[in-house]
Order: sequence, then C-alpha cells, then structure tokens
Amino acid sequence: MGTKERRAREKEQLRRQILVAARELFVNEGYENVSMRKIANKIEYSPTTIYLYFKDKADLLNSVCQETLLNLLNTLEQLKRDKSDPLETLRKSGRTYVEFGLKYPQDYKLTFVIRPQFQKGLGLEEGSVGETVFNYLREMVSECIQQKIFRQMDVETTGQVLWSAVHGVTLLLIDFPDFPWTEKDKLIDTVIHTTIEGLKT
Amino acid sequence: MGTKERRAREKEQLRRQILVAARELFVNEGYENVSMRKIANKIEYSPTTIYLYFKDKADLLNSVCQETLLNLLNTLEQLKRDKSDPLETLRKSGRTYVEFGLKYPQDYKLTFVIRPQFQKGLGLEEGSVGETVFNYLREMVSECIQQKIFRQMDVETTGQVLWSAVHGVTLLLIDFPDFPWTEKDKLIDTVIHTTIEGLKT
DNA sequence: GATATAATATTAACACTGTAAAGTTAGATA
DNA sequence: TATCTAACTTTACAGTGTTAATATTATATC
Repeated sequence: MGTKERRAREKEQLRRQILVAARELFVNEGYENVSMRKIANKIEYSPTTIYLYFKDKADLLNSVCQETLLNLLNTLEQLKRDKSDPLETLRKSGRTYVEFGLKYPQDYKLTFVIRPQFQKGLGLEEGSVGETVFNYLREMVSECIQQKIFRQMDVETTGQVLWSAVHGVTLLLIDFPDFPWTEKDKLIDTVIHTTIEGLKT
Repeated sequence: MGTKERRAREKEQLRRQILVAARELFVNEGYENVSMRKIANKIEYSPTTIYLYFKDKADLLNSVCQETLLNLLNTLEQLKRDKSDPLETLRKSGRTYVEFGLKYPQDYKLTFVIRPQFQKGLGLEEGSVGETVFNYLREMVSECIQQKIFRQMDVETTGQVLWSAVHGVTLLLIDFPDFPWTEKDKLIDTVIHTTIEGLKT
C-alpha cells in the first residue's frame, strides 16, 4: 500500500516544480516583478495552491535562496583543496565565489541582498547552509593562519575581511555594469590578491 | 512682477516636500512598502499630484538617491585632507564612507543596491554626483601612488579595489546584523587596514 | 471688477498585486 | 456505496502604480 508514499512523492514533486518556476522567474524578471499568479500560470496551477506549499512569497524566496546557497557550497567543495598550499586554495575559492555571483547575478543578489530585507536574522544561524559556507571559509583561513602565512589575527576577523572583499567586488560588478571597470578578471584577481597580501605576516 | 519667481519657488518647495516625505518613508519602511498614496497622505496631497513632479516611483527613488550621494560627497569633503599624509586621509575617508553607510543604512542600500535594479546604467555617468564621489577617491589614490606609498598600479584598479572593500563590509554589516561579527569598529578598521597594506609597495 | 487663460490639483478608473476564506473535487478508507 | 480527507480552485478584499479626464484655483487681460 504505497499510495501514501506516492502521494508524498507527488507532493514533493510539485513543491520542487514551484521552486524551479519561481527561481526561473525571479532570476529572469526580478523578485518584485514576479507575482504569485505568474508562478502559478507557469506551473498551471491556481495561485493559491502555492500557499499550500509555502507560507508566503517571502518564504518562497527564502527557499529559493537556500538552494542557491547549497549550489554555492557544492561549487566551492568541488574545488580540490591542496592541503599543502592553503593560500592557493583560498585564492581559487575567492575566484570561484565571485564567479558564482557573476554567473548567477540575480540569484546572488536575491540571496545576499534582497532576502535579508524580507527575512531579518536570516540564513546564517547555526546548522544552516549559510553557516556551512562560512565554515568552509573559516577552515581555509584557519589553515593559513596556522601555517603562519597570514599574520596572527583571529580567524573570524580574517574571514570576515575576505568575505567583505569578494562580496564587495561581486556586487559592484553586478550592480554597475556600465561603470568603466578595469578589465573584469583583472579586477577580481587584484581584489583577492590585495586582500591576501594585506593579511600576510 | 515677481509672481513667476514666487510660483517657481513654491513649486520647488512642494517638490522638496515630496522628496523629504519619500525619503523618510523609504528609509523607515523600505522602498517596496511605501506606496505613492502613503507619500501623498503624508504631504496631504492627492496621490497623482506627485506625478506632476516626478515621472514615476523609480524617478522619485532616483532623486532621493541623488540627494544621498550629495550628502555622502559633502560628508567626505568635510574631512580636512592633510596633503602631506595622503594615506591617513584615505584611511579616514574609508572610515567615513562605511560610517555613512551604517548611519543611513536604508539610504545606502537604496542608492547602491536597490536603485541599480530599477535604473540600469545609473548615476555614475559623466558629470553626475556619483562620478564626483568616485573622482574624490581617484584623487586620493593618485596621491598615494605618486608618493610611492602604493605600488605602481593604475589608479582606476586601485580605486576600485578600495571601493570593493568598503562597499563589501558596509553591506554585510547592514544586511546581516545578526551574524556574529567581530566587534564592528575593529572589523571596519581591519578591512581598511588590510586593503591598504595590500596595496602598498 | 468680469472674463479668458494658464497652472495646478483631484477624481475616477484600470489592470494588477498578495493572500484569506470558503467551496469543490477526487481518491482512500470503511 | 457512504464517508472522510487531502489537494486544489473560486471568490473576494484591500491595496498597488499609473493614466486620462475633470475640476479647481490663481494670474493676466480687457
């Protein structure tokens, strides 16, 4: 009598369908230009059905962002880390982070800028995906400090400085595409290089 | 026959009134939670009157942001610049920039994150206030490079690296108030210090 | 002072929004 | 076959940005 299981599976399926549709619309048209009705149309359900799966529009956004964080985490973890050269790992991770943001600019903004506006105290609490991402950074930084490549500063501050740098350059490049930036790759590399140099002993 | 002038003055006055009301509401309730009707109520005019002074809501936002940029510029220019110590000037400017963002977090986000979403190619074009602000940064950076305090990199890239750093830390502090940040002042100083160290010869 | 003219403000309306409440339908259990 | 329940839809509400048409006011002209 696997009907219950099948039902549960179907339910999960529809949930995912909603998420996929929502992400696509959010990304292509911007969060505020997407209505529940548009999402509903896309999946061919009535608008209010969505509310059986998500509390409200902000909750839907939140779920989309959780996925984004998971994608980011996966992307980062795919980098093979050379234990003997933590600095290079850090550099590559920084690059990967920024590139992820530029590859999915709307997702990035949704996750790191828009969502905080709707969800105070968001997504970085203990046990969350967001925290896991930050832990990834902590580990790398910690290695650099232990190996005395970086100056002996606390891991938290060091990590936060790095995050600031990559977050900053990512958002600027996304938000001001018409600004006369230095060649993009050069800018990204310089930001990362500069920050790392500044952190060295 | 100064009636025309008086009329113009009155018109300008109402325009300012709208701007003030809009800013206050945007800042306190967030751009998307503010309706034209709310603004109209606040100034005790009918909603459509606003359209006689601003093209639409985005235009209103844009004007508010122009003011913010002007405020930022004034704040920065109030710093007295010690020509003989451009590094200290740069440091103080960085601090001032971040503090400005934290003092008016909503204004900052409105200007540097929300507005770009509504106005592509925004506010940094030639002759704009935004450009003037960036020119301020250019000058300081240029001085540091000329005096060989900074390594001989082009002014543009160097400036953009600095901007990335302060922009990044400002937004992170605004958007994730619940994250276990290092003590705020320490973080800001470390970000600025690290970036500057990284840029040195 | 009466009237024409221009400037300014308002009313009414449209097509849309997020979402709550009530109504409907299909499948499982008995 | 009757009942129950989960899934989904219909309807409705109060609010949105914005436009067009209308009304009101203040000025300039006679």
